[in-house]
This record gives sequence, C-alpha cells and structure tokens, in this order.
Amino acid sequence: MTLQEQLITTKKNHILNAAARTFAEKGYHATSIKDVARAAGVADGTIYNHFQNKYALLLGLFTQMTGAAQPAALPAEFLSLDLRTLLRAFIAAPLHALQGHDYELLRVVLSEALVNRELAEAFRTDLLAPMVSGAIDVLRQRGELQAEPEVTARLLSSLVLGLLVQAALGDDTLQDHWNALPDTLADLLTRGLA
Amino acid sequence: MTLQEQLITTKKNHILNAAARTFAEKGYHATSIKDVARAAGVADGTIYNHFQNKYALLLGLFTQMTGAAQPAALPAEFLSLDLRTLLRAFIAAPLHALQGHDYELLRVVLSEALVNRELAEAFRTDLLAPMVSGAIDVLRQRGELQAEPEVTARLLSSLVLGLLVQAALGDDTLQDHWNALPDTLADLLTRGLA
Amino acid sequence: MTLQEQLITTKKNHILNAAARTFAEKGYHATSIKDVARAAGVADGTIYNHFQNKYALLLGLFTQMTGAAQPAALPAEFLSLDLRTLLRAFIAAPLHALQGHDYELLRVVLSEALVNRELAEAFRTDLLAPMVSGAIDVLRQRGELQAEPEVTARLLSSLVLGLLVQAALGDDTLQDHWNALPDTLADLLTRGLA
Amino acid sequence: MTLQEQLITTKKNHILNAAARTFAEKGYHATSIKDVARAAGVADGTIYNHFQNKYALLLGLFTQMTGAAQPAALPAEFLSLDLRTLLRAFIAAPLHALQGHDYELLRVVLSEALVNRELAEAFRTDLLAPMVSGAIDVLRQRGELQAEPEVTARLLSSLVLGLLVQAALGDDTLQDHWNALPDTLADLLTRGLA
DNA sequence: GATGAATGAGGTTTCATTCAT
DNA sequence: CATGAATGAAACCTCATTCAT
Repeated sequence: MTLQEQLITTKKNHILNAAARTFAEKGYHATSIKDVARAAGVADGTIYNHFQNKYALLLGLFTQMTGAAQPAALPAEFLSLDLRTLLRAFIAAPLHALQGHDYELLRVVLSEALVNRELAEAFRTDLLAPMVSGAIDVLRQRGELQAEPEVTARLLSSLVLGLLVQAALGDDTLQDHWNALPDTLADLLTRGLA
Repeated sequence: MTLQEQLITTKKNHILNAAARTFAEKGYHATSIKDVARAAGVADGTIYNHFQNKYALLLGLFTQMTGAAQPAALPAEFLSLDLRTLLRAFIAAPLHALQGHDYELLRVVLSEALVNRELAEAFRTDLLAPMVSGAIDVLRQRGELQAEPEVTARLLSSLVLGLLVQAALGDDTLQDHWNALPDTLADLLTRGLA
Repeated sequence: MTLQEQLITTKKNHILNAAARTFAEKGYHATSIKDVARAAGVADGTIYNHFQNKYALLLGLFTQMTGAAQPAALPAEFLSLDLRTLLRAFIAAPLHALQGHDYELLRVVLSEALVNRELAEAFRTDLLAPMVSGAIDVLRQRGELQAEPEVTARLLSSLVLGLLVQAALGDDTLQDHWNALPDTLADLLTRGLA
Repeated sequence: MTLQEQLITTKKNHILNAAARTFAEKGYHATSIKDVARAAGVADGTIYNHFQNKYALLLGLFTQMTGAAQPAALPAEFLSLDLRTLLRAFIAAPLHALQGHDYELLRVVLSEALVNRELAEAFRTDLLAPMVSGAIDVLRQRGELQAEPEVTARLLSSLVLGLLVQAALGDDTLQDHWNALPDTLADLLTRGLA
C-alpha cells in the first residue's frame, strides 16, 4: 500500500505543480480548472479526486509554500553572533527561500489573501507570525536597547514583505540587487542612515 | 455645458464610489456589475454608459487612489530640515493618506496588480515610483553618505509598502501603533538598532 | 408599468408552460434547463431571470396546478342536496380538473413529492388537505352516521388520489371509463357492494 | 458451485439492500453509486460486477418488492367466505405487506414509475394487475350484483393504492389508523355510507 | 471477482455585456 | 442617457461508467 499511497501523493503533487504554473501565469481567477487539468495532462474530473474544489488547490499551494518558506528557528549557535550578522541572516532567509517557483506563488497567494479573510489569516499565522517571532528572537540579543520589540519586529518583517511585494510587482532595480540586499539592509539597520 | 459635464462627472464619481465600497467589501472578482449597480442605485446598463467595462472601474479606482496618495514633491522649505524630520514626513505621508477608504482600495488594487501585468506596471509607475523619487530626494540631503541611493530609496519605499500590506492583512499590533510608526521608524532608520 | 409587468408575467408563464411540457414528457430529472429553454425559445440564462433555479420551476408548476385543482368550498346551495349527489360532485371535481395538461403535471409533481419532503408537505397541504376538508363537509351532511369523519374523509380522498395515480400509470380501462367514474363511485359508496 | 452461487446471490442481495436503504433515504436520483457502494461496504466498481447499471438496481428493488407484495391467489377455502371478510382480507394484504422496509421502496419505485414508461408498465403488470384480478375474484363471489367487475375492481385497487400513496406522502392520521383501515373499509364498502 | 482512480460528458448556474425601449 | 431583460459563453462541479491492477 505504501506504493499506492506514494503514487497518489505523487499525482497530487503533480496536479499541484500544474496549478502552480497556471495560477502563476494567469492568476487564480483567470485560471480555469480546465487550464489546470490540461497543464497536468489529466481530465478535469481527476482534479476533483484529489482536491475538494478549486479553492483547495490554492490552499494546497499555500501550504506547500509555507513549508518551503519556514525558516526553522534560529539554530542555537547563531545566538552568539553579533547583531548585524543575525539581521543579515534573518533577512536573507526569506529572500532566498521565496525565489523562483515559490516567488510566483507568493504573488498568487498574497493576491488572494488581500481579499479573502480566511486566507489572510492563514497568511498572517503561517508566514508572517513566524517571521515576526524570528525577528523578536534577533532583537532579544539586544533586548535591553529595544523599547517595544513587538513593534520593531513587525517593522523588520514588513520590510522583508515589502521587498518581496515590490519585487513581485516587477521592480527591476530590486531584482538586480537582490543578492546584495541582505548586506545592504543589515548595514543600514545596524548603523542607521546618519 | 459645464453644468452638463459636471453632472456627468458627478454621476461617474457616484458609480466609482459604489464600486469602491463593493470591491472593498468582497473583492474585485467576487463583485458583480449588478452589485455595483445596486450599490449606486442605478441600472446595470447605466454603468456601461460611463465605463467601458468592469475592469475600467478598477482602473478608475486606481487613478482616484493615486490622486489621493500622491505626496506632492517635497516643498522647498522642507529641504532645509534635518534627516530625521524629513524621514518622518516621508513615512507619515502615505501612512496617513492610505487610511480608511483608500486603505481598502489599496487591498483591492494591489490584489489585482499582483496578478495583472498592466495594473502592476501602473502601480509601479504611479504609486511606487513617486515614492521612490521622494525617498531619493530625502537621501540626497545626505547624499554624500549613500553609496546607492536608488537601492536605499527602494528599501525605504518597500518598508512603507510592507507596512501597508501587513496592516491590510489584518495585523492588529501594527494598526494599534499606526500613528506612532513614523516616529519609531524615523528613529530606527536614523540611528540604527545598535 | 402595467404593460411592462404584464409582459413579464406573460414571459414567466411562457417559460413555465415550456417547463410543463418538457417535464411532462421526460420527467423532472431527465429534463435539462437547456431543454426547457429550447422549448420556450429563449436562452438558458433567461430562465434564471424569472426563476431562481430549476427547482423553482417545479414549485411554480405545482402552484399553478393547485390553483387549477382548487375546488372552491362547496357552494351553500349544495349543502341541501342528498348524499349521493354530493359525493358525485366531490369526486367529479378533481377528476375533471386534473385532466389533460394538469394531468401530466400531477405525474411530474407527485413523482418528486414522493421523494422530497418539502414538496410532499406542500402536496399534502395544498392539494390533499383541501380535498379532505371537502370530504368532511360532505360527510357532515350525514355526520350522525359517521364515527370518524377524519378517517372516512381520508378514505374518500385516497380513493380519488388512487384513481389519478393508477390512471397516470397508464391504466387504459380506467381512462376509458373516466367520465362514468363519478356516478359509479357515488353509487358504490352510497349503497355499498352488498 | 451451489455454494459459489449462493455467495454471489448473497452479495447481490447485500448490495440491493444497501441500495434500498440509500434510495429510500434520498431518492433514486439524489443517490449516487458511490453512496450505495459505501452503504454496502464495497467499491464502486463492484456494483457493476453484479448489476449492469444504476437503473438495474432500481429494477432489482422493484422485483424484490413485487415478490414481497404478491398476494398469492386467494386460497380455495377463502372462496366460501362472505363478502365483507373477503374484502377485508383483500385490503389488509397489501397494507400489511407494504410496511416498513418495502413501504419506503414503494415511494422510490412509484416516484420513478410515474415518469418512466417502462417502469410504469412493470408497475401495472406486476403490482396493480394482480391486485385487480384479486379484486375481480372477490367480486365474482357476488358477481351477479356487479355490472362491470373490471371497473369496480379497479376502484378497489385504486383505493388501496391511494391509501399507500397518501400515507407515503406523510399523512399522519392515516398512519395512526393504519391497522384499523381494513375493517373500516370493509364495512364502508359492504354497507355503503347511507 | 474486487478495487477505486480516471474519465469526460453533461448539468446547473453566473455574469459581463448588449440593445430595444 | 437610463433601463433591465435577454443573451450565451464559460465556469465549476458531479457522477455513471470503465478498466488496469
């Protein structure tokens, strides 16, 4: 039965990948089930053997995405590092994780989350909240200096989110400097503009 | 005829406001022309006397929004202010402009822009680009210190965009501290975390 | 506006008649909205401008049918007649009312009522209950003789219902003697078989 | 092989019973093969190893039902009884036979028969016709009194059918007096209302 | 014989858009 | 210009049936 189950999981992922491609290209609403089915090389009905409805495809993509983006809690050895290095790592992780494939997914999922309360909450809970707590961990290193870590942490996560969104909107300058951003930002945030 | 034209413009705005309300509540795709017509108290067909199609309503809202959000170029007298004050003003402007009504619109428009190339470009050109040049203006005050103002400016605008998005997704902590954010951020950015 | 409203009512009835024909021919489930639309000479979507969904067509037919079948309460002058004449009138009314067009409808509606609780209740309330009270009225004429008019009245209405059903199932003998049935039955019920 | 065949027959009946339960609950059309399969604890495909298609399940139920309802021809000794007793027996038989399980089936099968010519004919031939000839047998006892036994017999069978239908539609009064009906009816029919 | 994933025709319903009034 | 009924393409989804395992 393990073989059977693996086959099924495989097919489910196959469909999910097809959905990812088509959603990324045309957006969730402009993509029909027929589009996804064609992209996956299966019949329309087959999709409903694996997902309850079209929306479940989107949720499936979201879940897959959170898995990829999940920055495991900071490893213990990091905690001894200096603030700048920590910041750099904190920023670099999502910028790297959400590249290529998952990057397109972010566009699709965020697009819907902005307009769908249920998905918005999932987005906050599964993507933003971990990022915020990661930021809080970082700030604790220098906790004595921070009046309101809850707020400051959100500023950091907003910064990362904003970068992703602005890049998703097609800002070429950002994309060109993508790999240098963690360093630039870590400097800026550590030392300030002045 | 000026009266005539005013009447027409008035009705156009009336419909646009109805669209704003309904789109904000249910999102662009989940809203039907009938919904907008009912909210505006007109017949379905009337909308097509003023707008070419449903998408034109969204574009109209976007245009209206950019008008509201447009931070007129920094007045000359500002240029003599110190960096922190400038930063504070730069950040406060969009956070204030995009509140209440326009705040809901941002959700709707951004949602679609993330998935629609044409709208994405308009979003970049009409909303983000002015913000970025505003940021460049600010940074020029201390230009000698900045290696790449183009990039740094984008970091600033991403920060603001990220705040708006995270708040749009329902982050209560941010919303609770909304009015204090410009100050907190100006401090952080000027002096750094260290 | 009266003209407008009349036109709409006309079209609604036009569609309802088309539904009656197609449902009668193939049954409710085997008939598609497309079938009804074609029979009415309108587009599929037009049907939904007049009826909320397919089931509403069936309910509409039922309502139309109850209107036709409703035997106005026995006129006062009848109450002085003898039992046999009353019985004859009681039986003849539905056998006549449910002929031709409405006869087909009975098949369709009853078919669904047997399997749909909501429709079953409507059937009982709007068709059978009036028939039963009519029968009770008749029996009251000789009330002193009847131990349980509630039950006896139901026997009479069951008799009529049974005739309609058996005829609907295609019993030719019954159909051939249809017009003579009220007399035969009135005799039988009055005098008994013995 | 007899064991084999018994196993097969057993499974066939097992599926048929599952079909009876599910059809009775939701009606023929609202029940899917998957529903039946789940109720029987088998796979969808298994059903097609025993029945040609979904309709064959309904026919199978009908056949099973006619078997149960079949009132074996009146035993010879009955023929010497008086008319009232005969009538009582004639009426009591189907009212008893079609109770509980089979009672639900009548609803389902009749529902479809009203709308399906083939099933209607089977219904007439296998259920109504025997009832009518049974009634003719009864009437022959007093044949000299009856002008048209063919018609009168149909009146009797219609009466029984009507009772079953009205009860199937949920008439509580009838159901409450169910066991007393044969007596009440035999009296009524023998002596008349007068 | 049993399984259940795959199939795809077909169903119901929505809705942006048109156009006669 | 306003109206809103009509349109019909297209969407999502169901489900009877098949067939490789």
